[in-house]
Formats: sequence, C-alpha cells, structure tokens
Amino acid sequence: MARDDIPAERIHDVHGGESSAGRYVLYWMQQAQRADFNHALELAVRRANERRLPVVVGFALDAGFPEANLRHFTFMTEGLRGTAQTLERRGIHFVLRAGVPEAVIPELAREAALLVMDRGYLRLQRQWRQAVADAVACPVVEVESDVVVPVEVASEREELAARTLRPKIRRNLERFLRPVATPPVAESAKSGAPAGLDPAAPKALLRGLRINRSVGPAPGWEGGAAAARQRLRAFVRHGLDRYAEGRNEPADNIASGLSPYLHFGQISPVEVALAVRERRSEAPDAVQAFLDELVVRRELSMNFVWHNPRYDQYEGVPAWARETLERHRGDPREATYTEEELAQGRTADPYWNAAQRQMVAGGKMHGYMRMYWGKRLIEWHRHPADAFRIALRLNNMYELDGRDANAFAGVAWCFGKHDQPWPEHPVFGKVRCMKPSGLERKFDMPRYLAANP
DNA sequence: ATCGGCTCGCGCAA
DNA sequence: TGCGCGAAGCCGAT
Repeated sequence: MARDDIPAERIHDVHGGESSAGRYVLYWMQQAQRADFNHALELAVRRANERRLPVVVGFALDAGFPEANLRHFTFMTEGLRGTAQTLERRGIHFVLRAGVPEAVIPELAREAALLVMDRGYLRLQRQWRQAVADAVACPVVEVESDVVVPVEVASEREELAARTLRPKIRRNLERFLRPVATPPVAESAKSGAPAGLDPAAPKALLRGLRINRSVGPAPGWEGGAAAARQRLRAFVRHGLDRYAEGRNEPADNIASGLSPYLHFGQISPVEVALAVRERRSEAPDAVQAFLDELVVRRELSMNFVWHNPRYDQYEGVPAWARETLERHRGDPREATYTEEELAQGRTADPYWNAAQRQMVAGGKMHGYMRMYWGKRLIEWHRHPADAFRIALRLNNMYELDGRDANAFAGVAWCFGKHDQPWPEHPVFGKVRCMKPSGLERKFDMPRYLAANP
C-alpha cells in the first residue's frame, strides 16, 4: 500500500459511489495523455493492485472538440498511439472510443469498481468531469498530474502577476518536484476487456471521424512522449546554455519546443523540470529562467483560468486596463484589417505577417513574437474586445498549443493581465505597448523575415 | 549603449 | 503608512 509517493494534495475523492463491485479499475485519461509520470494512472494501478483487479484506461476522442482541427487531432492521436503501446506492454488495456466523455466514460464505468480521472482546468474540462462524475455509480477519484504544485496548494486566489505567485510556488516546489513510482501491475488485462478503435494507425483513425480539416498537420512536429523526450534531451544538452540570453531572439529557436507536448499531456512538467534541473550547477541562470517559465508562469496561467471565469473574454482583463483602453477607443487607428487579411498575414507590418505565417505554416510562433503579435492586433481594431476575440481565434486555430491555459493567459497578457500600467500611448493607453522599432532595436529582424517568407 | 521616468497595487517593514 | 518592485514596454536625455 505504498501510496505516499503520490502526495495527498494531488488526490480528491469526488464521491464515494454505491458499490465497489466491478471487473476493473477505470482510468479516464483526458488531460494527461501519457503513460509516464502520470499520477492519475499510478493511483489507478495502486488501487487496482489492492483489489487484485486489472486497470483499463479509457479515452474519449471528441471529433467536435471546440476549435480543434486536423492539425491538433493528428498531433494528439500520434501521441495516443505511443501511449497505448506503453500501457499494453505494462499489462494495462487502452480503450479508445469516439464520442464525448459524458457518453463514452459512463458506459465504460458500468463495469468499473472505481473511476480515476485526471485533472483539467479549462471550463469544458471541468464540465466534462462534473457530468461524468454525476453519471457514474462507482466511486470517483480525481488526481492532479498537470502541474508541479497543485493549483489550490499554491494559492487560494487569483494572483495578480508572476511576482505574487512566485514565492508561493517556490515554497512548495521541493515537495512536489519528485518522480512517481511505477509498481508492477498485479492483474494484467485479459480478453473480455472493452473494445474500441485501433490507436495504432492515427491517419486511418482520423479518416473515419468527422473532424474539421481546414488546417493541415504541422510539418516538423510529431506528437507523442518519445518525440517529447527527444526534444527534452536535445534542449538539456544543447539549448540550455544559450537559453538565458538568447531565448528572446525571434530568428533563433532556442526554446525547448515542449509546449505542444505539455498541452496534450504527452510529457509531464515534473519530468521536464527534473531533467532540466540536473544541469543547474553548470547553467544556473538558464535553469532558473527555464523553470520560471515552466513552473511559475505556466502555473500562473492555470491559476488564471481556474479562478477567473472570464479567462477567454476581454472582460477577464483587469479593470484598470479595460478603463484605459476604453478611454482610447476614439484614437485614430493606423489601419484595420479583415479577419481573412489577418489570417493570411497580409497587413502592412512585415514582422507581424512573418509571425502569422510562422504560426500558420509551422504550428508554433516564437514566444516573444506572440506578445508583439497580440499587441499589434489591439492597434488594428476599433474595440479591444474584437482584438481579443480575433487573437484567441487565430491562436487556437493554428497553434499546436492553442486552447491551453497558457494561450488564454498569453492573449490576456497583451491586454494588461498579469502586467502593470505604463506611460500612456495612443490606442494602448496605460497598457504596455510594443512597436516595430523595439524589435529592430533589439533583434535581428531581417533574419526572422528571411526564415518566415 | 545605457539610464531614469512613467504608472498601479501588492506585500512587507515599520 | 511608506516603500520597493514587477513577463519581455517606450521615449528622451546623456
């Protein structure tokens, strides 16, 4: 009964249920789409071993997931293929079914002694979990495995900025920054386990589903834990040394490139943080800077979407920012563009166009350019709420890591969230502005343009 | 090239 | 109550 390696603060008993009879322990995999460093999976294994029952992992593939398209589904199902293989090798059966979780999971849970689910912070993920928990008779446990420090442990309130969350994360970091043990599975899944779709061939799988195909797969990005780990190793060995000083240079791609994998839960932030921390004596500044982004700022985004029900609307940004933006609504705009012109990167700003094209073609925009890109949209719209809506829509359509808590916090930041007031400028008011001249002053922009034709 | 000022609200010291 | 300081700013002065 070695449970102590899964901190109690990661585990929430949702309800006790009616009976504990059943043929297996069901783990509904949703946010943590991986077989390693997965606290929810490992809790399911421990509880199944106690009961001498096998573990079944169920996944509901919702073809109608809001704003998801072929780009996202390709990356996600590539990941599920590897996850299924790793689970089956460990004697855990993986069941993939098409449909919304509210329909798929209660069906699978009818024969379960216990339902374990992982945790998600976005509105839809919370609604899903509520609906699933309400619909199943067996006991239900929710296990957090998407952040290093569980959101409520870090802070009970909506934090103002990174600086107010940072000390709260730091004092809890050591406690949660540890690997989780992987005990052998006592009862392997046998024949008679529930049937599902074949995850081994993602392309064939997606051909059979009615998904939005308006955006194609992102070249150069292969989904899955193996690809994620390869990137992590390369970053720890070669990228980290230049990270502290070079990560903002748009023409270089010094970042880890892990955000799509983190978004789909294909790699654990705990695994990433532990691997990067190995090098803290050789590259202390880079390790510090990276962990600040991976843990403090990423988990600030979770804090934002968890505590602010308007995280995906203009109304979610602070009052001082909205007031100052409103006051400047009458300021002349240098240009306005249709959504199509924006999507195609056909504005008068070559840097913005290059950033847009980088995102459309490659599925990921450089981190610094994401800020500039969002700031410029404010300048090109009569009302900041329109800019907010379009920024989110474009981001979520083309970014592999779109629709992430970080996507919502990142867009909101451009409008003043998690930031402070600055001297007044036209259109922006006291919200921090960013101008093309700033890019030219600091970075090698001709090289960025050449890299994103 | 580098530096201070701009502006708001929190967290801490007093 | 006062003071320092912050997710990547700009601008003008030196």
